[in-house]
Amino acid sequence: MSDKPQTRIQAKNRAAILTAGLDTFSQFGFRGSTLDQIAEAAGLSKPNLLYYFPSKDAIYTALLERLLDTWLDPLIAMNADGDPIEEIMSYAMRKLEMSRDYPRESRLFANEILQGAPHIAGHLSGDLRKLVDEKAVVIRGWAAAGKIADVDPHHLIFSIWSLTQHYADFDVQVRAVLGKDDWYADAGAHLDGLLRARLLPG
Amino acid sequence: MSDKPQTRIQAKNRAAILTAGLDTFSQFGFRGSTLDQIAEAAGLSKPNLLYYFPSKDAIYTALLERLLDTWLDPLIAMNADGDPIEEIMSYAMRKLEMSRDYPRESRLFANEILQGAPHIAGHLSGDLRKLVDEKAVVIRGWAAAGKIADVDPHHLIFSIWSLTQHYADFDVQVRAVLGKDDWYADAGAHLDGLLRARLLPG
DNA sequence: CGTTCGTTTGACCAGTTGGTCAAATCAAGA
DNA sequence: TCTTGATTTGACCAACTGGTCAAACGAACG
Repeated sequence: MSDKPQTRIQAKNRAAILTAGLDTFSQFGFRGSTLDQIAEAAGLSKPNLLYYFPSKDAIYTALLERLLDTWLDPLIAMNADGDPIEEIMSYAMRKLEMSRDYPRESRLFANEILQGAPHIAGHLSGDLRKLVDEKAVVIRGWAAAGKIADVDPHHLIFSIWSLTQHYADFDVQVRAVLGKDDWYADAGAHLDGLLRARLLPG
Repeated sequence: MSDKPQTRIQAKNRAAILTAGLDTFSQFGFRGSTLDQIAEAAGLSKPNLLYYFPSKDAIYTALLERLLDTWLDPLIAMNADGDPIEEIMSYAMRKLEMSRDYPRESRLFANEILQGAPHIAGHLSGDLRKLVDEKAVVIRGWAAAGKIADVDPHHLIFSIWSLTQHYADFDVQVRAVLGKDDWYADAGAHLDGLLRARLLPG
C-alpha cells in the first residue's frame, strides 16, 4: 500500500516480527497465538512489537496478504499455449516444491481456511474463484482438443492443491508414518505417476 | 476406559459437552477455544461443565480418542482377499463419505496435526504407522501379483487421505471456488477416475 | 555540547482465561 | 414427609490477554 521510507532498523524489526508471527500463527492459528509469544520469538519486547505493528490483527493480516500475493503465482504461470500435460505437471511440481520450501506459509493458509477463512472470505469468492475459473476454461479447452483426457478442471485443481499441500500441512503425520524426514523425492515421483496416468489422452 | 454406570442426565450432558467441544475445537483449535464458548454451546454453565469433565484438556482428549477409534476403521476394513482395485476404491469412497458426514471430526484432526500433533504424536508413530505399514505390504503384494499397477503404497495412502479430507478441511474454499455447496457427487466421480487410471494394471 | 527524533521499555490497565468452592437446588427413594 | 446424593450455580481467584503510555534511551546532526 503506502511505501513510506524505512530505516534499516525498521526493515529488520518488521521482518523479524513477520517471521516470528509466521512461526507462531502457522502453528497455533490466530486465536491460539499470543503477542508475548511472537514478541519473544522476534527478540523484542511486547510494547516494542506494538511500535511497529498497531495490533495483533495487523501482523496476521500483513502475513496473509504477503502470502496471497505469491501463493497463486504458480497457477497464474500455467500457460494456455504451452504443452498441456507439461503445464499441469510443472504446476503440480511447483506446488510440491512450495510445500517443501514454505511449509509455514502453507500451514498459515490451512489454519485460516480451517477456521472458516474469516479474514479472506472475500478473496476466496473473488480473486481466487475468478483465477480458477479462467484456468478451468483453459483446461477444458485442452480436453476438448484431445490434448489431455477429459477431466473436471475444478476438481483436478483441488486434487493438485490437496496432494501437494498435504505434505506441508500434515508433515508431522507424513514423517511419523514414513519413519523418515525426507518425503520430497518419493512424493514427486508418486504425484507425477498419479496425475500423468489420469491426464494422458486416449 | 472405566465404564461407571451413567445416569440419563449424565449421558445427555456429557454428549452435549462433547458435541459443543467438537464444534468449537474443530473450528478454533485447542488454544483458540474457550470453556465459556463450549459451555454456552452445550447449554450449561461453566462450573457445571467442569462437573462433568475435570478440565478443558479432558474434553479435548476425550474427543480425540473417540475420533481415533473410528477414524481408521475404513483402512482397517481394506481386505487383502478382496478385489484389489475395488478394495482401494471403496476405501477412498468411504473416506470421502466421512468428509461429507463428519467434517468436524476431520477438521479436529487436521487442527491437531497442524499444531504438531502434541496430544497424539505417540499414536502416529505407533498404531497408525503399524497399520499403514501392514496395508502397504498388502498393496505391494497386489502390485507384485500384477493385480494393480506398480505404485508406492505409502504415498498412495497419503493421496487418498489428502484428496478426501481436503473436501472437509478446506470446505470453505471448495464451496467458494465452485460457487455451490454440493461437491460430493462430482468429487466422487473425479476421485474414481483419478485413482482408477493410476491403479489399472498394464 | 545540545537538540531532535526514532526507538525501547517498565509499569500499568481492563477484560478474559481456566479453574475452584461453598452453598443452593433437585430428584428419588425410604 | 424427610433424607440422601446427584446436579447446578454465583461468587470468586490468580494468571494471562491485547493494548496503552509516559518516561527513558539512542544516534545523528548542528
